[in-house]
Amino acid sequence: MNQTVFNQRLQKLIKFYIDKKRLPSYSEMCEIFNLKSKNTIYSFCQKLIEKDYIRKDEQGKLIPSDKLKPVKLLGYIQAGFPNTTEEETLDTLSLDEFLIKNPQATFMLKISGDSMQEAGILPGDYVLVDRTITPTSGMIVIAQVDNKWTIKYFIKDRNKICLKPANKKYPVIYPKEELIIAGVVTGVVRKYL
Amino acid sequence: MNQTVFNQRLQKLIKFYIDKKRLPSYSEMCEIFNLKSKNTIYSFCQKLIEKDYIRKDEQGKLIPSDKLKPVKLLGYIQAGFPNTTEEETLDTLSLDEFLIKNPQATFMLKISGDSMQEAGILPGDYVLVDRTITPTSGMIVIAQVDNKWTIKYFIKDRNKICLKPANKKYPVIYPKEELIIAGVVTGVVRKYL
DNA sequence: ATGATAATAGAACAATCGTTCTGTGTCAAT
DNA sequence: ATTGACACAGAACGATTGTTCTATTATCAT
Repeated sequence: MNQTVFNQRLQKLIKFYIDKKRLPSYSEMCEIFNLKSKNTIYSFCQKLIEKDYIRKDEQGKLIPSDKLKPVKLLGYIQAGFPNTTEEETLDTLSLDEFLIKNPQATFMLKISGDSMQEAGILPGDYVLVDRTITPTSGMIVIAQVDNKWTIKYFIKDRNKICLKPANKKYPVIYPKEELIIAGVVTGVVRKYL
Repeated sequence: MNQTVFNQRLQKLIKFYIDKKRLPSYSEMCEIFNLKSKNTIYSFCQKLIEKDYIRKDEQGKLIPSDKLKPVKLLGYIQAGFPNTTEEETLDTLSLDEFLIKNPQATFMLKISGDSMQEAGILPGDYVLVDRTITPTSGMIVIAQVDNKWTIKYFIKDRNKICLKPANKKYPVIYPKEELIIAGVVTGVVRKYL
């Protein structure tokens, strides 16, 4: 099969998966690729499996493989941008899987204040909070102080605990009574457009 | 159907979808739920469709709906955390879809320098770059200056263009010759753990 | 205890699934 | 001109699909 044709069909397949969140059946691929024989689709899918774009699970059903993830990953910025011709070889990943280890225990919060500004967490940013992690010193946590929820550094020094903002405008908090930690911040997300 | 049983099965369904990136067939749900009748599965799926956890596309195939996305979205931090009992009613979203409008044209770059520190983009952060967007003044762009790729503010004032870092340590760049813009930064992602 | 309601079992159905087969046409290399 | 490799058409196969039916069991309020 021509390499160009192969890529065209791959792109159509990826588009279908992004739209529908599922892979098309062989018959559906016939329509998408304007073909009339499922045999052609079969060998096309074999090539996709060889190149690890898709995979068969234990039940023999087609599932997307790592290369079908939505985000193309470049290295550091110095490396520059690749030609469009090389793009096929890039690693790809899913931001969901990249940022979230425990989907069931992870929440996303929108930040309103500027108390974590020097840590690069700005008002309007979103933070990902994992409720199952026990905080260690230096982690950023969501904590309840005086019946109000805030985001602060969690500092533990010789069994003394304090909550430290990343902004000199705000004071360090030394909790008097019990300290309620809702979860640990595992990631930050900002959206510009 | 019992609400508890419903949620248990929903969680098993979500787990299956996270693992396999596809929804199980009715027979597979029989095994997952320890049932022997596809009829039970059928009515269970009807309820899932009613509550908009899953959906049927034009071909009548089951696809995950908005509520099956991996991240639970809370409001602002002041609102606090909900009880675990209310968690079902939370909005959910996918970070992939939230951050990326043009998957085919979006790349992720790792930031190494501190030239955008005051904009909340720290070394080690990842930025999402859309190559199809034409930059307007104030946007953050990936640009080539002196054969090196950098990330800067794109400032356009009375047809004069300059590249401005978000760090006083670095100078503003006034490009002499042609300015190559690789893309516009549409989002920032930081991972702590 | 009785009856109403819901959940499950089990069977059946056409439709579609992935797979495999043969056959036809095309193209390039020899 | 002949060959071989390849892409595609078309047909066939059993297996599985989603759906619908009736029958049985479990649950719960009265």
